Amino acid sequence: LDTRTLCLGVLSAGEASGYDIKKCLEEGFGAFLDVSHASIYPALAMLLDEGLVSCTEVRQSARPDKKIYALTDVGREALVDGLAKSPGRHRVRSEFLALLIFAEYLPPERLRQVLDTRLAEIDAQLRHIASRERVGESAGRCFAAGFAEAVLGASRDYILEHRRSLEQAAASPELT
Amino acid sequence: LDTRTLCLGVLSAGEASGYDIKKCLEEGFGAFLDVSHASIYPALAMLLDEGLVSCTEVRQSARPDKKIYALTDVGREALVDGLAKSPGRHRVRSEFLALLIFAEYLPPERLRQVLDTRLAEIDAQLRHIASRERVGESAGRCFAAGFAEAVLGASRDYILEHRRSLEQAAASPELT
DNA sequence: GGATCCATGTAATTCGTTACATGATTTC
DNA sequence: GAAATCATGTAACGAATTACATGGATCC
Repeated sequence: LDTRTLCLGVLSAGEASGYDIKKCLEEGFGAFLDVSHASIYPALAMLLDEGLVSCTEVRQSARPDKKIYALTDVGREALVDGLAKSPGRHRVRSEFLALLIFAEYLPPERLRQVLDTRLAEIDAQLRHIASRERVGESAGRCFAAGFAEAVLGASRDYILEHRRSLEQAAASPELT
Repeated sequence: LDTRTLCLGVLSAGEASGYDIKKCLEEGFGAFLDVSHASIYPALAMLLDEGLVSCTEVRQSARPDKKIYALTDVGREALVDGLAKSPGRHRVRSEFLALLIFAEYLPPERLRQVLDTRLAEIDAQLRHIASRERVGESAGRCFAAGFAEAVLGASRDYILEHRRSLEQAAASPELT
């Protein structure tokens, strides 16, 4: 599932600007799909080129001008096609967990900071999800939001429950 | 946390070949750290070049020869250094979840297959973790293994509990 | 005055994966 | 007979991030 298909997917729920697409993904599913604007804008340009989306430029005073994109019929077909081809992999690269595996080599204060930072991120994402409107959302979006909540919640709970013993062990490495 | 530091980390627990390192990461923490052998071997060559690891070639009959790497003192310092510099990010790119967000555009059988595949992966990873020896493992490794168990378990439970309603909604898209 | 939000884009670089390449041994 | 395990490496390719670039409006 490349960035192009992801954009088509967001647009399938209604027209949006590149900026909107980024926000949508970030706030709704940021815990599982991280896309930077530097990949979205070129992707949209390509899609426009291929006729998979249409574009309307909107001039704004007191705000930068923007481009509103909308899915075309061909684009909708391409979305179905792109989804069909995706292997559906779930890949994670957690430097966070890697740091914890080697916690014994981290200064205690750094360990604390790593855990606190991660907890703050999790809470931010949970807040985003909780604040979203569920009314009128597709079954897929609800499922995904619930999934994110479940997984993030489990991470947070585990960290809160076990950080103490980890920090104690890390503070006295000679006892290992 | 690049592949090089990851190799140093694995070697901090004892000497190993490139093949061993791959297995160790895959079986122990495959759910959170996915590294292909194509990045491990060049990384080890670099580390050897820089004197961060030492290498002993072992000739085997009935098996391909192998190279056993061990951490040097300089290497251990580099590990601590590498860990200190890591931002500790936890990044996920889940095409699996993306597919589910757009489940309404997937054929029902494909949806079923995506869910089944993911469940099978989760179970395989849980089995790996459960079958590992915990005796003598560092606090960090135990914490990480427990974290993986908690998160994978939560994923599995959520999918099992909610797949039915998702599949029903996807089967009758006109009712959305 | 400084940070954040809005809004779009490009260029360079880093990084990793896929595929290529080989091959004996054991297990089903 | 087919598939998996052990074991190491290279090359080409693709994809994404980081940093560069700009700039008014609003909030604290």
